[in-house]
Amino acid sequence: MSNRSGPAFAVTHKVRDNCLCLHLQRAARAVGRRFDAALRPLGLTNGQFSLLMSLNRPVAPSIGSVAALLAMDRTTLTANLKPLERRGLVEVTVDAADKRGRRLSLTRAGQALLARAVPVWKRTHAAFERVVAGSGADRLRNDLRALS
Amino acid sequence: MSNRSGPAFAVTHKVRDNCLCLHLQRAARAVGRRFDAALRPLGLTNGQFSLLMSLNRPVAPSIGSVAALLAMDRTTLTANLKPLERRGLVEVTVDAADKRGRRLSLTRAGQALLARAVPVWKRTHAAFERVVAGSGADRLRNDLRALS
DNA sequence: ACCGATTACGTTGATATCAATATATTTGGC
DNA sequence: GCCAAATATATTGATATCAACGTAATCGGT
Repeated sequence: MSNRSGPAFAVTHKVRDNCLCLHLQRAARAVGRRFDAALRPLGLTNGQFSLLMSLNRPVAPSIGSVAALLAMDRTTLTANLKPLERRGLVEVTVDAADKRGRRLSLTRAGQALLARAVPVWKRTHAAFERVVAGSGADRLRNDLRALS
Repeated sequence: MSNRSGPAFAVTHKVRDNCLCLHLQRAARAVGRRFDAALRPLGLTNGQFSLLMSLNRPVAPSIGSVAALLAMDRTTLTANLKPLERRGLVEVTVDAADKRGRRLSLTRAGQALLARAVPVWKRTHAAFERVVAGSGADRLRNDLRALS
């Protein structure tokens, strides 16, 4: 006799097939890996690309606002900035008007690298758009935004 | 004069609004955090819950097959097993028929903890199902599966 | 039975992620 | 102006993630 104390296998199948969290993590990993591979010649990961892109704006944003934009913990963003700072792609300066705050900006090198990454993004992204074209990429984006 | 060398701001907006990779990472982080918070009383993360759930089956699977199921790097799974092994929730044994392989199985403690986590999952998951109810959770799952 | 190719996995190093905690600064009530 | 509360960020510790590299076992052709 088996003497099991776990949930019934039927419950497990239900969870595995329906869990939105698992489906999200799986897709995020898989898509992230593909972008990582495409961006590797530039020495960027998908997360670094998104972060640099979110800093490409006329007014240098704060850490908290970028963290909220990326739906990421503030302390994660602080950590993610470190390698980009070391490579001279990003600059972190104290906000003159509020010395608690930091202002995040791209260096010229960061801007140049980001510009080189854009065509890579376009090619890679187009492939994924095609994958969900039948169901509607806009609806998918709306769902993902609603979950964030 | 600004002397910028980065992509035009219009390009950045286009990428930020449309990038499926970014949308996926954002949603995966946000939803993962919510599940982590719900499962915290049990000492589990969303990833550990999904991993334990994928091991709840009659025949102990190999590392490679579970990694493929979770769309996760094989070496990541090896790392993720470590804390669960230390806590006595999972057992890793050498496959007798092929000594390269490993067989992953839940201990009784792992089964019991997983059973306690199921109602937590049900409550938390129901909330997210409602978020995407209008657009259709099944279609979302299908899209996410297609991207994996 | 031998040996090269393949398969399954482990290890290392770098980055990513978040909770808990700590520090510095600003704000608001008095 | 003073001080408690709120705000913005940094640090630490644990886990998560993957590429690159390395090792052991199996398989297949001869």
